[in-house]
Amino acid sequence: MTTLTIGKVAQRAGVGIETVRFYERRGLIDEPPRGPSGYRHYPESVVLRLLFVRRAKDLGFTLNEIKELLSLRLDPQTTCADVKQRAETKIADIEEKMRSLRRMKQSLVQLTKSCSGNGPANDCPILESLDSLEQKP
Amino acid sequence: MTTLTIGKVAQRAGVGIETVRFYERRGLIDEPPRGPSGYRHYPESVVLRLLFVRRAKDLGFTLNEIKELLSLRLDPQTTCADVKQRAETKIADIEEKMRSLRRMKQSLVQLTKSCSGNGPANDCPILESLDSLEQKP
DNA sequence: CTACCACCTGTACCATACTACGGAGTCAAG
DNA sequence: CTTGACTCCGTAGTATGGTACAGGTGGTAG
Repeated sequence: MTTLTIGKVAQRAGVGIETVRFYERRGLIDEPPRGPSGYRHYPESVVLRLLFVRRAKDLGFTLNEIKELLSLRLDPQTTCADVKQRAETKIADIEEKMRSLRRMKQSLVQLTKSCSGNGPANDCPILESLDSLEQKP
Repeated sequence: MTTLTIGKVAQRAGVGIETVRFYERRGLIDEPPRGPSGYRHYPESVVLRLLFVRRAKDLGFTLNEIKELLSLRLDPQTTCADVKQRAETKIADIEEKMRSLRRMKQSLVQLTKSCSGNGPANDCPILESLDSLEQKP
């Protein structure tokens, strides 16, 4: 069975070497066996694991959440519904963030509409609004 | 002219004392004059400044951006259009974040649809997809 | 006059996700 | 056998926006 050095693993997974070690410390990948020199010898499967992490990260999961996701897989007690629950919670998180951004944007759009773009900055209605806004947008 | 201690300022602006000092270090508020004891003596206006910072933060500006916004006001060269430009850039940032979140959400929704919620976690289509997704959502 | 609270400085710490660096040991090619 | 690339470990730094001490002084109410 072939094993990979940390450099090969990092290259194949498209991450940095330091990142691989960092993920090991964070418990996202298993500590691999070492050769007599202390070099890490990885099975091929660690590349898949790293790709899993990258994809989950792209979906907005934090490293801690990804760790949980990975441990769900190992626990025979865990059901598919548990996993689905995580995904749904994450969807709700994302929706909340989007609502927040939408509110910010609406306020900013209002402010830019109020500003003709002429005149000196100290008369700018945008800055004036920031001085006197009462309620949260 | 009345002055305020840091505690009063923090209380009126609805932030922590440490936050006021932190903003001073970050250059968001001026270093106030000190009494013989070394106590900070703030003018009332600093409360307005802190409220400005809070509102701008609510609109999604970072502390560095807020610092720039504040300095724009002081520079007589700056025009209203410069301020408007900042706001528009921030709107574009927000829109980009929203697009990113929308993509994440769509992928997650797809995944949850593929999962019936029955069965053990190691057969979960969500986890399987994370193992084998090829393209970014 | 003595509590007791507010304030001072500086430093360290929280979470998040890495990235960089120094100094030493290892492996493979030429 | 030497050279250069690779790896090891531990620590520290990046950015973001604060929060939490410790240890010491100031101000004021009773």
